[in-house]
Amino acid sequence: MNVRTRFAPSPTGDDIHIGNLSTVLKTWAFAKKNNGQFVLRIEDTDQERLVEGSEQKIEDALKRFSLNYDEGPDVGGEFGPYRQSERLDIYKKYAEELITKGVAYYCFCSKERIEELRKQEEQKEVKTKHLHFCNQNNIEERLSKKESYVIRLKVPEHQDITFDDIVRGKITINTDQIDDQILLKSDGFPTYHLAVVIDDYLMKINYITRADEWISSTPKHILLYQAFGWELPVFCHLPLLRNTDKSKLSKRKNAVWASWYLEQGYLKEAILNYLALMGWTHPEQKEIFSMEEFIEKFDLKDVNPLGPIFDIQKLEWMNGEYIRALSDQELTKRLEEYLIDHPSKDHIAKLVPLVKERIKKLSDFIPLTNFISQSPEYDLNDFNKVKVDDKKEILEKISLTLENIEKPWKKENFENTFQNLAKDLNMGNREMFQLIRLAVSGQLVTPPLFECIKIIGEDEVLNRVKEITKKYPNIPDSKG
RNA sequence: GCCGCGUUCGUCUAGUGGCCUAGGACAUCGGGCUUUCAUCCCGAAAAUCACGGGUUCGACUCCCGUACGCGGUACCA
Repeated sequence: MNVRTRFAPSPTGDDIHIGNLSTVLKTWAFAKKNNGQFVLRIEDTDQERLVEGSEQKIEDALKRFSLNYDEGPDVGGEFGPYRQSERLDIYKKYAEELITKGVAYYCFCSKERIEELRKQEEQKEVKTKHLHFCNQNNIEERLSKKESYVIRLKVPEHQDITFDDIVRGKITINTDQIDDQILLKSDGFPTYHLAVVIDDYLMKINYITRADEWISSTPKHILLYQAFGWELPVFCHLPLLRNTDKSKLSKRKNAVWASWYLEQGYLKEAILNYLALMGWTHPEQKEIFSMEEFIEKFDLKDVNPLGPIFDIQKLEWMNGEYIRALSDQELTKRLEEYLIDHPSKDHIAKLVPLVKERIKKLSDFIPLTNFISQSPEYDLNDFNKVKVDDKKEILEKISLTLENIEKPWKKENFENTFQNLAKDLNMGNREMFQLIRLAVSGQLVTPPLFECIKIIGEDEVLNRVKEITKKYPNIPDSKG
């Protein structure tokens, strides 16, 4: 069987939700694994929640993560259009067909009337099926008068609907849990339930992958497939990502937009790799693997049904692993793309070998290397952390020594000279070099000292050391 | 409320009846390397497998119940 999967987002957010990305990744990988197709369909049926530009952002995000789709709004395919707002007549036709078949009906009740009925029902404490199934007289006349109506599915009573979910196995839900669903809204748009079934059928989607919040809706879809006499697809409900408090991952408690992670300097490969591990384990328990390998090893049936908590610490570790695995050239390229307009931009190539093992995200490059191209800000507290007396005097000696070293400075000579100075001053090498580091960078932690000094340049380094020697100890004792 | 799904170290997880006195990874802590930090290497601590009953010679693994968590219950998806 030719496997066809789809990602069917609603363009109602600022971007792709990271939880969605996790679902898309698995949906995409499953199609690729089976040499099938992965389809992007835009479910823009809620006119009120529509967000301008959202669709474009979703497509951009898929592109940025290299999750390419075979068919979609702007990519060819024989089953289009792939935007539901452009298929309204199709849904209407099928909804009317259901009426003809007697499994759906027109409902002219207003929202207020429905509320009323619902209250009455609660008071009676008796569940009457087909609550909305009323006023079925003079349908033709009311339709021609263009009265407002919806089309509802006539959900049968007391019927167990069972389906076999790839991840969870058999799930049974009784139809008494389901109201007569609206299929076609009064604005002429379909609801999700109608549109998703019709489109999945017409687009020959045979593996329905989606987040597990859809489990309780699945019987509604099955009812529709049965009413039309269509073959059922395979259902696969993937676990929902959670906040630390276990609630479903939400923007109030977490960064949820996929682009945010990219903006923070996480690599797309690392994000995808981490997401792959949410609910799935590599058969050899490998943590780091390529997308190619993921496609090869992944199977929907191996997904764990438990909703995992999104742990940014592990993502960060993994991102560091990916950064270190990059060639210097490639890392340079990534940093240049990432750090547009950054003052140290010209030095990136030279700095890469020095910072590669020190950064976990691309953004970490900035605080680590700012001092290269910008005058340092000094903090007396930092100087106080160097355990040695008479710092002013030592700084003066350092300054003098620096002036007398033969230019261009050579690493071995530079280090020998200051090791000797440390000996003369009866202090440790550690303290000596920390003091130089502070004088040059204003920081206790930097990439390798001498290499940084070479990038900054002898003259500038000398200037900085002289300056701070003059000022010391009259510098602020705490950074803003 | 009703319905559904879930429950192994703080977190992601391995585990499909004996190999489990429960393994790995992140995080944490200690040590080594290092003129700083990091990388790297070594080590430690960390789960009475939610709880209670069964089934079985034997259960983390199968069954039932309870608790807890999450999700659904819209003219939202």
